[in-house]
Amino acid sequence: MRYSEDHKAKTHQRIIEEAALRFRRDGVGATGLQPLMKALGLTHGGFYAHFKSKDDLVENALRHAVEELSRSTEALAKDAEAPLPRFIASYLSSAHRANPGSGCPLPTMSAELGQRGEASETTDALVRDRLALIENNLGGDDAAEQSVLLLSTMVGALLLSRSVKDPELSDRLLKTTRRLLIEQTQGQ
Amino acid sequence: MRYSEDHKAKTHQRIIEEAALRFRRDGVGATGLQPLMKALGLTHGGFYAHFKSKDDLVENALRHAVEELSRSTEALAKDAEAPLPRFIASYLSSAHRANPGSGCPLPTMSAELGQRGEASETTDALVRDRLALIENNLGGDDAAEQSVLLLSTMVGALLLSRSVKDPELSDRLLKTTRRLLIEQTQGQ
DNA sequence: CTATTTATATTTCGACCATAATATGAAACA
DNA sequence: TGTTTCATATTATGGTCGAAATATAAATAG
Repeated sequence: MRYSEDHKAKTHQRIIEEAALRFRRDGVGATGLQPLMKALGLTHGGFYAHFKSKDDLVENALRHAVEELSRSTEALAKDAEAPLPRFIASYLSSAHRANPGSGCPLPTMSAELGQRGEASETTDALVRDRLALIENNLGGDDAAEQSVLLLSTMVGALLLSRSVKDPELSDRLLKTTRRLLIEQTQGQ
Repeated sequence: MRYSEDHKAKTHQRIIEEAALRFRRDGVGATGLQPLMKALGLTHGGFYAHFKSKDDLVENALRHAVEELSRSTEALAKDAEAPLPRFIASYLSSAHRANPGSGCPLPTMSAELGQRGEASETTDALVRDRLALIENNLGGDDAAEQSVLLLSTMVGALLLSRSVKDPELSDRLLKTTRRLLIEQTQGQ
């Protein structure tokens, strides 16, 4: 059967987007292809017309998430008054904590990808991209070093705040880190 | 020949220790019970004589890892000259990066445990324990806040350094963070 | 008796494939 | 020219496969 010209491309993209959401929210291993396709109103059989394997999808979904994230922050970096504090506030926001599926892949996926041994270059690209973003908006001659510190802190704080059970502890992790980091980078 | 009195208890403990290793190294979901038991020279059927479910084992293994970690660092906190820099150096060492199976569960397991919805109190206990350890060895009236920042940074840096593919980038993440944090806490 | 093994039940996973379905472009027809 | 039919290329269906997962229960060895 022949469908509209871009039908397959659209389906392809829908799979990627749903996967990018689920991989970040639930984890790669915990995301089955069958439920994934079903969620899109499709059956599992057609999956391999779009991707040659699950790993192939993982790579595509991760890349999609990275591009999505890059776009959303580059606007912020150009327009905002104090880009860095705004970036920090956004990264360490309750909204970001509550919505891993649409957020940064690093706290949710990087451990698993590393363990799987399928650590692709895409993770490296994301890390480098985030480091560059921070460094470019950071003053001082030690900007490169400070950016490493800053990124590590943000990723760690978000990860921990999502992992603990007690909401009070979670808030403490998130908000304390946010406040201290923003104070550190005031005006930048 | 009867089984020795504590035979079952010893097997029980061996399962926990092997699980604590594998859960941290490979992830909880990626660790099958069958391979786990086989690695101990046992068959998988007997597993349920020791634990009522895999989740039960996860809880036990995590608790074991936490206690193990607590013991190894409380010695350091008492004896060492400058406990905090030593703790940081150890946490952000190449050895710790290379051996997730015997290290801190937070960078390897916390994301997955959070995603599984089985975030037990044990994760909270570990976080609180690490925070207390740092805070007790940290001067200043903002020790509580600084400890949150410090722990987040260490967890994030170790996670990222394990997740990237490029060894040079990995080293940069690990060593830069280590140096800066140690400088910050010199003499404490 | 107790601890473990062996055997089995039940799902679910990724992966593959033959087949069905159908929109589009071309051809045939009025 | 305008309409209808047909052939083709493309996409999704749904079943199935082997492997591996968690979990039980019966049999066996210590």
